[in-house]
Amino acid sequence: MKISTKGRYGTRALLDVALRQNEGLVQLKDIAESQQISLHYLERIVALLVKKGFLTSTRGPAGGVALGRHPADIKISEVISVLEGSMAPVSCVDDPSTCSRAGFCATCDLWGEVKESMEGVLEAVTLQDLVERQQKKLESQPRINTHE
Amino acid sequence: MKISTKGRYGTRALLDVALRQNEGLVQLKDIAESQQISLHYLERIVALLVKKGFLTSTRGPAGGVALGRHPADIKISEVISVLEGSMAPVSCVDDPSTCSRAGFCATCDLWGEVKESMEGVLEAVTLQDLVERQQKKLESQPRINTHE
DNA sequence: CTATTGTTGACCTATTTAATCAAGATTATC
DNA sequence: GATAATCTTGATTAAATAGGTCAACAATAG
Ligand code: FES
Ligand code: FES
Repeated sequence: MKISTKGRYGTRALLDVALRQNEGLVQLKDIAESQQISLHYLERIVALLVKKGFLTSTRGPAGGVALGRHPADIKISEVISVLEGSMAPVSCVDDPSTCSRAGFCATCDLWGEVKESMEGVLEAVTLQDLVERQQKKLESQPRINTHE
Repeated sequence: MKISTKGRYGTRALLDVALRQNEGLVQLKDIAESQQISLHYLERIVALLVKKGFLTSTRGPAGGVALGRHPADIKISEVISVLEGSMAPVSCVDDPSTCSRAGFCATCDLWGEVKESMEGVLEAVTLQDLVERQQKKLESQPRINTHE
């Protein structure tokens, strides 16, 4: 029941960009450094986020990425959905036709409830919420900084 | 975010045994057949459940397994915990000391909430609940039977 | 004793994850 | 328009995990 690094790194990258919105374009190099992620791997992940419109990108010198939508309009559930796929713990939940037991399987009803519950949590939180939470954390621990 | 076959098969196996409680010992062979799981692989999974006391086993002719605890006393969260390990979507949630970002990482607080939410769902459901749900399902669809 | 049934450790294969690399496309700037 | 910085893309790969198999073994009813 783990979230892969794709989902984790991707979420952190988005948060990183959101926190630096006022600084203009953010370079992948800087995100990689502050988030301690391999640059090459981050490129791979960011490409997905760009394709789905969470980020916009600009090539060339002084290029970088920026948020493609307002952070209050980005639900974390959407991000995870793009990076991790469905949150269903078993495939029968999303597509009962793939399973011969569908329709009379009590366990999969339960897995469905688990999915709903996780989605509920992640739908209730936007990137803006994460930004605010992060800022609050940094306030109370002023020595530590996520970038630099 | 998938549950592996270990957790899924194990839960179904327990449910299968619970549904046949009155028939005495249940043989792995029969569980494997009715649940459509490879016998060898099921042995592997059942061994874990026996070790943790969810099942008791008897070897020899006419042997088999039986519930080791009353179904109303077996929370599904315990079963998943034994078969899948912690439900934490990232390891930092369970052991912040493994992560250099712990303490000032807003994303992992969120992953913690996801974990709590999943645990909440699975703690509220016992094997007995699953038995009742399953029986209800079989009632309304009398043609289909999970065993035989 | 013997047939039946669960136990265990070793082994294997396919898939997924996590990453790396290199060539390429775009663009600001001089 | 040459150059260097930056994102893009496809190929490749190493490591981990999932999923399963096998064979030898231990216990026990009859
Ligand atoms: S195992 Fe597929 S519906 Fe339950
Ligand atoms: S990444 Fe480890 S605490 Fe957030």
